[in-house]
Amino acid sequence: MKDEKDIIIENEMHHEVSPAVIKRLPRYFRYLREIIRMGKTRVSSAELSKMMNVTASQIRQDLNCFGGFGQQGYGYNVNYLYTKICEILGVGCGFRAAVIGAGNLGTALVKSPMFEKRGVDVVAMFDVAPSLIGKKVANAKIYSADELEERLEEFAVDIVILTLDKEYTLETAQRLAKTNISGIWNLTGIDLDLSEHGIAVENVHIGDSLMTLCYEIALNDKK
Amino acid sequence: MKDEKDIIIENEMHHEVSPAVIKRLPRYFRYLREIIRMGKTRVSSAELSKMMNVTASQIRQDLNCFGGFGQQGYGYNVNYLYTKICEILGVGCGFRAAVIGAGNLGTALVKSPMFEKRGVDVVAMFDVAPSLIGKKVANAKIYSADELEERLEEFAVDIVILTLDKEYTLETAQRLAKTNISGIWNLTGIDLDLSEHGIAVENVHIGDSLMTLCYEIALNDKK
DNA sequence: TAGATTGTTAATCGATTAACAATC
DNA sequence: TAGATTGTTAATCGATTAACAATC
Repeated sequence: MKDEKDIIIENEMHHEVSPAVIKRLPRYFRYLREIIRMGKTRVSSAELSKMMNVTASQIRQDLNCFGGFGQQGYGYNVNYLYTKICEILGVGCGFRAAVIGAGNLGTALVKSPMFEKRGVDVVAMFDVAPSLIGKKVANAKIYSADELEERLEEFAVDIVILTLDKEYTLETAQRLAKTNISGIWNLTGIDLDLSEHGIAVENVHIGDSLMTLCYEIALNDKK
Repeated sequence: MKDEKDIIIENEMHHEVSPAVIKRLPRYFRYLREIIRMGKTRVSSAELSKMMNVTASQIRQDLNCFGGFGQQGYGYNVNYLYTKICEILGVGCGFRAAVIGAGNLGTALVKSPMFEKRGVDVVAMFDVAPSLIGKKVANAKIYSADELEERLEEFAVDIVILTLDKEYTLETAQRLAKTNISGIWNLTGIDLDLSEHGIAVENVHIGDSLMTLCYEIALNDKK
């Protein structure tokens, strides 16, 4: 039989981590990599706070959402902390990705070190242009979009990355809804919601940050 | 001589708009375009809230940071509201942009309708590869990076977009710090801060949203 | 042990939502 | 006028910061 303490501990294990904290995790990931690259093995919340330009309090609060990764009087072991952050973010889950749309954007992403850094393996690309089919970008071969469903199955793809023209977003999403993929990284600019199909979607609006820049500039000009 | 009421009003005109609101503005911009495209001329905060999946209260609060754009009993005139949002975001300021790095990413962006939609004019590109110099992408001619400073001056560039390899980010930033540009849209992944030089910077970390997607997927897998 | 720094609680701050009077 | 919907104030909620006891 459980006593009250057990129940409290159990609840704490399952408590939802706030979106604000989750959105900061990739930033910790980036800075920890940098600290490792610098050869540091130990870091305190005070040091990290100075580097990242946030409060030490916030860092300790954030990290404690997932467990006590530090040690009083010492700080945080950089490698251990990095390992933990990686675990939380699914780096090392060996996620397999496929890119739909082998245009400039898709090609740029696949050629970049972005995926490798995050432990994501790009196993295939898809396009409709006959001139592209059969070619390779980095390690990923380009297949005809006609073969989408069977190839996603064949390669056991977890994540689909959408870099095609926005007008094909919805029909592609409908096809993807029926597949076994776990998530979509959607760069088309057309918002998708496939939560009903158990597929996580991240809708990226890269232009939004260009607009906030324009806002800042316009504001500075006014002053 | 000013009485107290004047002072209050004046302060209200200048009160800082919260970052949370500013980050939502581009989203209003996108949805209003969509509503215009649909041919609607009038929209209430209730309708808009349903479309955007936020509360009507938030919409009214957000818009009121910038002035009373609506009318009681009627709602908002879509075209007027869109015009106002555009004004706030500097669309129509006729900002002139140049892209440094004519690789796949830079090319993808310049070919996309992103800039035109936001009233930003891409007037030039820069690269170090001799094979690219002199070519054109959309309306933008590619110049040698050696000519950076004089060309930015010549074209009266407001915004520089960085799509070059991260290892050249810092040296490029140092050169840009001495120019007359107003802002940098930085897609290199290396954070910049040129506030001391009066240059607004928007550092984009596109990979961060891929990581939050991986977090969600890893979370779903655990459940 | 003494010093340092975490983990955690409590206080503050800011952002969101609810409610309603103003008004078109 | 009556109905609708804003603009705005007040209440709630969540996130950040400060403080300090726990502990390495």
